[in-house]
Amino acid sequence: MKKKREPRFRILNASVYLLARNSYHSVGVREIAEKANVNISMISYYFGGKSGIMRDIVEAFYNLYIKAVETSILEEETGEQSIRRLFKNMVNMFREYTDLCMIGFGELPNDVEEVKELKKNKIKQLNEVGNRMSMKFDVNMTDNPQLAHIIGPAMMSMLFSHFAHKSTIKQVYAIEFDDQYYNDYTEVLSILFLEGINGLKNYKKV
Amino acid sequence: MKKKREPRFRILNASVYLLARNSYHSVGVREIAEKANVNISMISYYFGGKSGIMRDIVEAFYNLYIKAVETSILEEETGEQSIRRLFKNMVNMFREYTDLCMIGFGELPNDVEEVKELKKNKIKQLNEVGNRMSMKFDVNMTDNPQLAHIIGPAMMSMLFSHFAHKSTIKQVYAIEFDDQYYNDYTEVLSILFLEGINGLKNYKKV
Amino acid sequence: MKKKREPRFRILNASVYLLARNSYHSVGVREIAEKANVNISMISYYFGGKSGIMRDIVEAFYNLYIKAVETSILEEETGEQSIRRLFKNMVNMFREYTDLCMIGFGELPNDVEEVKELKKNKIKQLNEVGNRMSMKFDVNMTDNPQLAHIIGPAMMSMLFSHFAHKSTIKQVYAIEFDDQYYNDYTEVLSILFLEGINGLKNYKKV
Amino acid sequence: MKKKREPRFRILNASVYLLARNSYHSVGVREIAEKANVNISMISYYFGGKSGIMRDIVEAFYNLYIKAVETSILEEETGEQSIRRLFKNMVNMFREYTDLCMIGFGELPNDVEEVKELKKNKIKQLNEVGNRMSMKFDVNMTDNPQLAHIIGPAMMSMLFSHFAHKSTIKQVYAIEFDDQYYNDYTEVLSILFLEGINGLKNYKKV
DNA sequence: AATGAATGAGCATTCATTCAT
DNA sequence: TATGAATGAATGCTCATTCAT
Repeated sequence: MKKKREPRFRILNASVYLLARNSYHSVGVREIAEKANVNISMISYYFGGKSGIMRDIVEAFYNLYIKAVETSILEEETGEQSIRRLFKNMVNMFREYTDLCMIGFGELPNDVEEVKELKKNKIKQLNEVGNRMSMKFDVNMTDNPQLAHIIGPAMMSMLFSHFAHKSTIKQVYAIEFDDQYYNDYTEVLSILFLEGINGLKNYKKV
Repeated sequence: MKKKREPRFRILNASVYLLARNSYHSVGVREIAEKANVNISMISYYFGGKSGIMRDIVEAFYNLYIKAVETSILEEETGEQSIRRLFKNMVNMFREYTDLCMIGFGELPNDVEEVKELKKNKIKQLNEVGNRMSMKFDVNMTDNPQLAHIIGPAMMSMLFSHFAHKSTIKQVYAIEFDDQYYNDYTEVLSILFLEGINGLKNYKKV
Repeated sequence: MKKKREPRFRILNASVYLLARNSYHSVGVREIAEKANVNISMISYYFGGKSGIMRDIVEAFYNLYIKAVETSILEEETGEQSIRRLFKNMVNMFREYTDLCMIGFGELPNDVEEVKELKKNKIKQLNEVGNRMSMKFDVNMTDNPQLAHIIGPAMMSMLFSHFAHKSTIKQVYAIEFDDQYYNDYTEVLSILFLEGINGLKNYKKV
Repeated sequence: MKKKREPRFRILNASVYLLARNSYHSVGVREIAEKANVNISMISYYFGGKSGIMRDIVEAFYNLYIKAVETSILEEETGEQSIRRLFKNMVNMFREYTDLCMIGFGELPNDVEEVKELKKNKIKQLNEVGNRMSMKFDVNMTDNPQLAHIIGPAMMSMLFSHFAHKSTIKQVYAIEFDDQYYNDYTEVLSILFLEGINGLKNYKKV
């Protein structure tokens, strides 16, 4: 096992771990370099500076995110099927890349100046994919266009809420967060959301 | 006669504004002092240090939050009535104190060491009130105790999602966020959630 | 018992206590004010600033010091008698005003800019008195004028050394520092010094 | 090619110069850095903070001090020979490292919190060596154990007094402080002390 | 005579980054 | 590639002092 391979990778790994737990500005390059077992100046060398790490992380996060949504939509499937697949994909992504998602969902839009633009572009992409998903539902969005931007974020926030509060929840309840739990989790939220959406079918602006 | 509008108050105001848009560690005391039109040393004078500001903010946020939940529960009302009242209260709170809530919901649990303990205590309080609310519903929580800690955070995150993404949404859609909009918003999410919850009544762990 | 009497006095008292144990620049006006149970701004009010306290202290110290030397010299007495009286006076002064003397002997000559001049003047006065004392001895100072400025400081430093190291000594030895001890102390140093001086009578520069 | 004369060394040098003339808390890191021609942050880099400089200085001082005493004691020599050698060693040390000794002798025991412990330990070491020296004399220390801790500090203070008051003395007398002067100085104090000690041989507590 | 809020300069320290090697 | 010394700006905080009351 060589220690010396892939310092770039080690920096990213360490950064994801640290930035998931602390805000960008509270994590120093020294801390990252130390955790990554790498010389400080390697960060500038590989990423052109601290914000370069964030750029890579944000990019990676949104690529995953967009792909998770995109691969949920199959032409021939119903809205419910798509939503169920989406929820499954999202939960898998949250589980496998919890730290990365913590950063992606948690970071304030303007906190890292150098990444603002990238973030905006990625969100635009995401939006387009999201719209294709929403068209699967015959909820009356023509009369109520706002439903899209209410429901979309609501859904994602809902799905992620557990992971955001995981450490807190763990302190209160004594629960094993295993496959069984997350199957349950996915199922409960799927029902909650699909039944909810269903109730909105005939919604008319008051 | 100098302008005498309570520097302490001005510091808090400026801090809430700034901290809602940037993370704690990216906002400096100089920035706060400047925005508050106050001498830097007043921050230590009134708050004992930068973290003292955060302490007051976190305290204020949770007091509002807890009160909003508490006042939603009326003995004689049904679960649905309570939820509708809660959603109304929460949306009102989010609208009136958007910045404060951005901080309260957004701040990472460990980012400000000195406030961790306070946060934990407040969340404990909140949990107790939340439990009283959840008992209004005849969803089968005995067989599925996890429903409580899935649905609770999910609901709150859902409700707040709009405010978290408001600035982003505004850039995409051209919408007036007025009373009308938020009545709608509250109604849509109430339906979504209540219908969703309803669908879970007969949920059995797989 | 009125708390309010003599804030000026209380400030001085607190300052002497604190400045004997810590250097001028490490003791803050807040600390002094607190210990003196006095409002901070009283320090400027009564002393015109922090350095004003030092000025009073230095003045008081040298007045005591000079007087102690002056009153040791009696026309009709021999050198030995004068030295014995001087040692007694000095030890009494050190005992009664240990803190004040710690400041007076310990403070670096340039540490408090505003008091440098005063200090210099007082030392000049002291020197003159010292010279009158040294003339009582028939040590050959004509051939060896340097003896005066070697022996003078040596004597005083010797006398004070115990008080400077008192706290340290106390930690090592378990000794009661009472009247008996200081009678002894005075006697030992008197012998040491007088016998020593005696040995120098026939000293010739090599 | 920049000037590369070991910033660490330059910092120490500048610090010794400044701290010999002003108290620890009145000398700022900016002042030190400027005099050392070094960037401010180098102080933390090399010494871990301002107090780290003091730590090194105190350590260096006591090592010199202890060595000077230790090397004065030769098994086969008499007490007088040892004292004469000690005085010579001490005066040499004072001359060569006047600033360092000013700090070592002048600094209040508690002024730099972070160095208190180190100081205490070094003094303990010194004490042990000092005891070995004092055993060379047949002064009646059994009946008068206090003689040790009276005479020890008295001797050292006496020896150092000239250096402590050097700048003051220079203003009063017009003297060249050359080798000749210090040979004289050492001789005078050796006589003063040895004759003094001699007079104490038959001393009995009163 | 006394208060305590307010000031602005100064403190030691840490930051991300760059440089010569 | 990789190092670690070095930089200069920025950090949060504390200082002695002043001012209106």
